Amino acid sequence: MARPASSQPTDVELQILRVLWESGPCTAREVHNAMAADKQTNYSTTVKMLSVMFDKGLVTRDEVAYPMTFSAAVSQQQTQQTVLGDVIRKLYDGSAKSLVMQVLSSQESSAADLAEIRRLIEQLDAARPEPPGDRSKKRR
Amino acid sequence: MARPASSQPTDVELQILRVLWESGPCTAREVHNAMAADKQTNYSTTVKMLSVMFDKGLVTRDEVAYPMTFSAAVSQQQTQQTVLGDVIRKLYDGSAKSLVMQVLSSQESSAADLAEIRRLIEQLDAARPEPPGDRSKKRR
DNA sequence: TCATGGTAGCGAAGTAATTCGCTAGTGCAA
DNA sequence: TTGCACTAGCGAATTACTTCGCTACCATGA
Repeated sequence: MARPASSQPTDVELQILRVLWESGPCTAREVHNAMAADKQTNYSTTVKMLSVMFDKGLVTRDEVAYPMTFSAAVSQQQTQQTVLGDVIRKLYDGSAKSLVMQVLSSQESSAADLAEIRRLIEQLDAARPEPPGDRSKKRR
Repeated sequence: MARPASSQPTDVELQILRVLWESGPCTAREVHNAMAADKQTNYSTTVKMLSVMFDKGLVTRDEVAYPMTFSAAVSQQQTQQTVLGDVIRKLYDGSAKSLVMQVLSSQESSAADLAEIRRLIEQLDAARPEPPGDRSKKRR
């Protein structure tokens, strides 16, 4: 009768990870100060969260240094990937395409952004290596 | 010393919403059966969740019908939008472009998908009302 | 040395989310 | 009418998450 632990970092954890991703190894104090702008919690809370995240394997510690420094144990890209994959599965029925189309339609992007995305697509198209078992009958 | 309520539907809530989005108005029993495949929880749990969601305003009830039927009070698109907006803000520094580029690069999309996306971009490009020299396009 | 100020750790408190058991109510069939 | 099966509701139990107070520890300057 309970709740399973979230497979993804929580909001507060994400906030801390963002600091570490951006700034690299930080002391608890530095992390706390970096978040002070958006969040007004006690320093103890930051320390505790870092401890919890260490137990979860989300951050590593350099215990030799004094004060101790913390680093992200998960990469930003990896985290983005898993979180987004989750969203796609849970809200877009597993279709990355649906998600992309909706983002492009709703969040208006600048012409430069669209051009860049278009370039990427062309690049992917060009690099497409004709997968085996491809149902679509394509002449090469 | 607590946690603020999540602004987004939780996983379980999302699961229920998906059933309602797909099937339209449902009795608690129908919702429960629809989820039985992925989830093995007691019928009571489903009823309780529907009650909680009703209190939160996530679903509406037709109390005249017997058994009562439930409908989603939030649209799928709206929910996708807010959840994704959250992800973009929290993980992509507010840049929808970054997100799109990463999805396209990582989740491999089929050639057909890419083509469709490309068509959409061209369409958006064409409809664009000429913003001269507008480089900054930061979403909030 | 030792007083001071910051750092690390621990456990308690409090909210949210999820699960279920139990009770009461409802409608149908015998 | 009565019994049966199902529906609706409630509150308790349990876990996760977040916050903070208190204590002990460390390093440095006086």
